[in-house]
Amino acid sequence: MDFSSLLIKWYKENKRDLPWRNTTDPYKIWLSEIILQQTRVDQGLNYYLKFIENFPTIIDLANSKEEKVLKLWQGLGYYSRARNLHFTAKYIQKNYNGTFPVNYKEILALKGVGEYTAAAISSFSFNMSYPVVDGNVYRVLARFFDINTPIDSTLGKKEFKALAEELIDKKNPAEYNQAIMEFGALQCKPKQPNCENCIFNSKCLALKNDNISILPIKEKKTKVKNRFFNYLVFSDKKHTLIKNRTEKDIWQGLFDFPLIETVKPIHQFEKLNLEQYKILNTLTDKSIQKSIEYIHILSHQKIHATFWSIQIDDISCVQNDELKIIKEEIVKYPVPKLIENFIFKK
DNA sequence: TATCCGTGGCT
DNA sequence: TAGCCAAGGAT
Repeated sequence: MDFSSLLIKWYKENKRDLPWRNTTDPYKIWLSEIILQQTRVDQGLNYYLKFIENFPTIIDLANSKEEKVLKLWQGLGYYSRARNLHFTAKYIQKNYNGTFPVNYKEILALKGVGEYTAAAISSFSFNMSYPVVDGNVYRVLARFFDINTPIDSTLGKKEFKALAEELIDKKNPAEYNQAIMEFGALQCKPKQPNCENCIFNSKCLALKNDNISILPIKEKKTKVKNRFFNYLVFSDKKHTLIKNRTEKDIWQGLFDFPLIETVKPIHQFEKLNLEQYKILNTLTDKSIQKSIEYIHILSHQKIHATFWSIQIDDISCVQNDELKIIKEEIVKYPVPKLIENFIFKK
């Protein structure tokens, strides 16, 4: 048997039962693919179920408020996925009368949908022959063919895409695409792949040449930048102040507290530059409490966050463009994991 | 083209 | 344990 036949045979015997595999509804396929971008099945599964429950159809999603979509997305990360998801639902409602486009080029043109996701939707929903090339596919092909071209180089992307187009089973593209990704996720894993018991262990060139552990090759390493966040958690008896993050920065569209970012850690409250909160200095009855330092790791940033809790009589006197809310109602707003951790003292 | 954009699990 | 990496896409 050839590569794709063996793969599909393996898939039939080993595949997981996942909810988006029991449908060809392009809305559900699209939703699952957006959720699963750079995200493990275990992490995304419950979000998928929540979304389907809250938004059974693309029209339900289109008619929702973005804030509700972000709230349901809270904790999943890469929040532009949620914003683009909502935007695209509205776009399809308006331009396609709520019916998902069936043409590859039109699918690819949707916001938040790149080559991988367009191929996934086209094949899984419409059984069109477009090969998916995701992290799993790069790994499986790099190892089976012992290819050391960096997968994050222009040449590498071109090579692997061409190879994927040769290998896809044109009679059965949907199942082939599922199979190669599932094989990468369960069998040909990044660390400790199960080569001892593998359908390809007599044909895999990287195994033969002892290159399994170094493939696939990536050339770019992301460098992590340190940032120091000083959150001002104002509160009176009932209220606190929160802010919507509208800047081009992390967590766009989510809410957090008034923030003073510094280039190094601040240890004393007096050292903070409280320009827009000058009135604080005139208040005699304020109490200030400093939190521990929260370390929050993102893919490309290391956030050092200190929360300064400032208790005053009437919160309105320090309010500028912040949103004044009942303390307990902060749980209704979409917030980053860091803020959630602080609220629940994790 | 290189960089930005989250979170959590794994070794 | 510090780094790697996961069903990527936008700019």
